[in-house]
Amino acid sequence: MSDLPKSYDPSVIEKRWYAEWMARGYFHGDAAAPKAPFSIVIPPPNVTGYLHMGHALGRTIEDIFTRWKRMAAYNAMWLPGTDHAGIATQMVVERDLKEREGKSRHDLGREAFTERVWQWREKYGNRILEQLRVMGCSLDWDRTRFTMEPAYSRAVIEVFVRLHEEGLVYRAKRLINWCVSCRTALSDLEVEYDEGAQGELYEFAYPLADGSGEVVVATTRPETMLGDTAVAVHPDDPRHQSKIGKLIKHPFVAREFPIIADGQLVDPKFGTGAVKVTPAHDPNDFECGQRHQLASISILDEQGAVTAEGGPFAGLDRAAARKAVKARLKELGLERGSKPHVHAVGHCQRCNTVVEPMLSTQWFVKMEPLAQPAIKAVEEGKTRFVPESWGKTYMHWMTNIRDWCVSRQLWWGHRIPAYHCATCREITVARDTPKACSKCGGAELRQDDDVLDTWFSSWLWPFATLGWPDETRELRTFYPTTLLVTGYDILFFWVARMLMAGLHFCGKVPFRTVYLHTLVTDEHGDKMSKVKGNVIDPVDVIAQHGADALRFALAWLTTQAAQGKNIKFSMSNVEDARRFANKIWNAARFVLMNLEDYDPNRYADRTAEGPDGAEFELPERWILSRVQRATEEVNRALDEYRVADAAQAVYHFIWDEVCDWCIELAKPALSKEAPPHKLAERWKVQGALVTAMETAMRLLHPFMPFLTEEIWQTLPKPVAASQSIMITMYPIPDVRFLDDASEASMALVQKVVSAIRSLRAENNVPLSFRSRVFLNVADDYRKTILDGYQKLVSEQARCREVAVRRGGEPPVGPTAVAVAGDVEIVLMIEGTADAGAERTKLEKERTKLTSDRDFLAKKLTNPQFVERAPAAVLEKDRARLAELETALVRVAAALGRL
RNA sequence: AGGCGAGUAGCUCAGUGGUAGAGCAGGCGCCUUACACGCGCCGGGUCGCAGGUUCAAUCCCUGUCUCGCCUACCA
Repeated sequence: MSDLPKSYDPSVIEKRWYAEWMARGYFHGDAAAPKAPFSIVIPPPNVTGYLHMGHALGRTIEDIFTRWKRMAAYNAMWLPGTDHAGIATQMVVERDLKEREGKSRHDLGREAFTERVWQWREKYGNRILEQLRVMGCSLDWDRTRFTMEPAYSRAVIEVFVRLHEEGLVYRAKRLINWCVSCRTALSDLEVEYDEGAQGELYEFAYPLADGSGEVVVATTRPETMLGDTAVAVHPDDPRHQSKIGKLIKHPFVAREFPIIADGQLVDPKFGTGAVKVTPAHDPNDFECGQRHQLASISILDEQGAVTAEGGPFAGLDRAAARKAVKARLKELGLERGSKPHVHAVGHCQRCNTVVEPMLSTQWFVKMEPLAQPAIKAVEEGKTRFVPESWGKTYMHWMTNIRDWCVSRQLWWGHRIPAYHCATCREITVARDTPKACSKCGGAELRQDDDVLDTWFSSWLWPFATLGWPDETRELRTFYPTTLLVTGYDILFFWVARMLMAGLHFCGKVPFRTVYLHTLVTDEHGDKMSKVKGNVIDPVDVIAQHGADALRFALAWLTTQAAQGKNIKFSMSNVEDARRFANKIWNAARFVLMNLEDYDPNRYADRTAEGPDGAEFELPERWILSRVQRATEEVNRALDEYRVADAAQAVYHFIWDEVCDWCIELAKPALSKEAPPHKLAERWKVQGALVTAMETAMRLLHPFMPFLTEEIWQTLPKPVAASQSIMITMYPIPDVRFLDDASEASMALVQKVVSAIRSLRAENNVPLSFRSRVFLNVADDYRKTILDGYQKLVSEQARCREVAVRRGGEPPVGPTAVAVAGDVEIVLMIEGTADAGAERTKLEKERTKLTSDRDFLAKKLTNPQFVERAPAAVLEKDRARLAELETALVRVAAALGRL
């Protein structure tokens, strides 16, 4: 055992254990198990995806909770899978096709191209799942799902058809967002606005048809004037009132259109107070057009080129058209100036092309009826958000929800189950390809070319993955899922929609708790991007420092962050975690090196009824009590989704208590030079040490699964122990081992030891010099405690002798003095003490003590405080005041002696 | 424009109605036989600013400044 290497090397261990866990089937959640379920569905990564820090964070959190609950005897099931990611995947494969063969998808045709995407997916689509294995994620791989697999597709079609039957899916000609590069419609959410883009507000004049003058309008998109069908002014605007009802003659195309009054569209304070109205290319203008029965003229085609409606500009790309229109207006003397104008321009989320509002026939989902129950469910607390504040954001969006454009003009995705009749143009929506038109009986039917928005399949994920629409055992056992963990960036895209779908199709919320984590940025708060070159690749991190280090670093940083704040991640976080792993490794080495003659069964027998059976010394009673505190703290933190607090609690328990004190306190008893009577008692020290370590490993396992398994396996355990730490019980506090008195005594010992070390350091007393120390105490209680533990103090503070006394003559010779609480510590030092330094220090301390004392004294003589403050606070302050008084006397005395 | 949120140690962040904590960084000293990926010690904060409530405010309220995010709009 003692031949473990001096440093921890994760590389070998991690691979070995993951394979072992898989082989033993530990990750599988049995739908028939008679245990309380705990289920999570993974946010399915895109098949094009590779692991990035955001995934690493989310999956670490999920694995922490899954492993924790699994150990806590829940029927834990964490479902993996991938998303077909319509546009993203199609783009990747198109690019690949272009690079390899110089072909476009149109060269291949729909069927061959789709086949190509499937091949690509077979080859690369599981890459990210492999990476999750490297991270140690305890996913139930038998349940891996894919949003385009037949069973899942069936659910998607079912949902579309049902919504259609319910009148919640409709087809309509609406103004939608169109990406001329992806050549598809987009939902509102898929349009990103880059705020504050510097643009131009261009003004030009429309001549009135009767020659009586002109009206000047302003626009940021001059080319859209080709589709103008009105100019609107405010009805109360005196500048324009006389023009209302007059006609404008379009300068380029043979068309006249009216000047209308519209108080909704026009803000008289903006620009010239006259607005050009282009119903086919602007959402507000579209609505205005509806109000006034204006014609809608589409002047751009699906590629962004001007249509025949654009007259002389037909065929020009929209950018060229803008230039040409401006040039022509100038020629005609209609240009009226331009000024810089900051406004937001919508871009395609996938390709960053400027999105055009276009009039187009698309499929929509009516959202308001779906949103109502989902709003109610959150109001009633059926699903709660962590951090809570996200609930408000959710509510805001849900109460202002707009219909969802779900059709996409792509090839990769679920084809819409709508069939167009060639004879009567009726559309039949059906689960299976219909034989004949539902209206005229015509047999010539053509399926709609469009596919569904990727999110139209994702929003079914929590139940479609469990077998819906069939009423499966999986669904009964694991739905609603317990927890959903995802980034806040897809709150609307995914979380809100899942709530709506879950309630609508299953009648229950899809998850009880939504944990929204932050985004991970680089250490300066900048988004990681390949272009900037600041990407930290989790796979590299794991290769360098191990998955445990990465996971622990992320867990450490995972506070319930406020909105708008990110996790600033740097390699130094991982290095810190790695040092922690190494520390644990070495603590384990120490324990294992000192287990001669140790019998875990004997220890288990003697402590089966609690600590009394073993007659422990203070360090053992103390650490076994601290084990319970740590256990309590970690469980509570996890219960409350405080991941960082949980990680930090284990960290401090292991490092500060087990390593810094427990092991140090154990050393004398374990020493080869220990006297024979001590040797007989050694099993208690070993037992407490092993217990502390073993419990610590279980507490830490959800965070650092590999290291804890490796160490746990080597620790001695009673014969009936499990095969793996993964399937042992998560620690729960054992109140029989709680020992307030021992914790208080140990706290005093620690305080005194620290004070002595401090004195030694300040006076440069070398480690080799064994000092004599006098501890002057105020009461018999303290004296009794310290008398009992003076041996511990002298061992830990490296003293020759520790004498505890109440008063008595000051020792002869040079001393250094400190006060720890109300214990005065007098350290005999060799040579001369630095009296000046000592005086300065003591005086500083006196100043601090005095100010504290005065503050408290004043407070305690304030009648209003004494009258109104709670008794507990009063009592605490009085005790503190007494302590300060004693300490002051000690310091004053020490100063007097100098 | 509306909403959400943040301003606490050099940095990154916790935190509580009773005069503040962690990790890292910094300084000093140590190879004290588990660990130098380590050990011991030390320094460092009028808790953004101004008012208010309270016996008591870093914490609650109001205002204000700065920063971040979200939604909508921007002819």
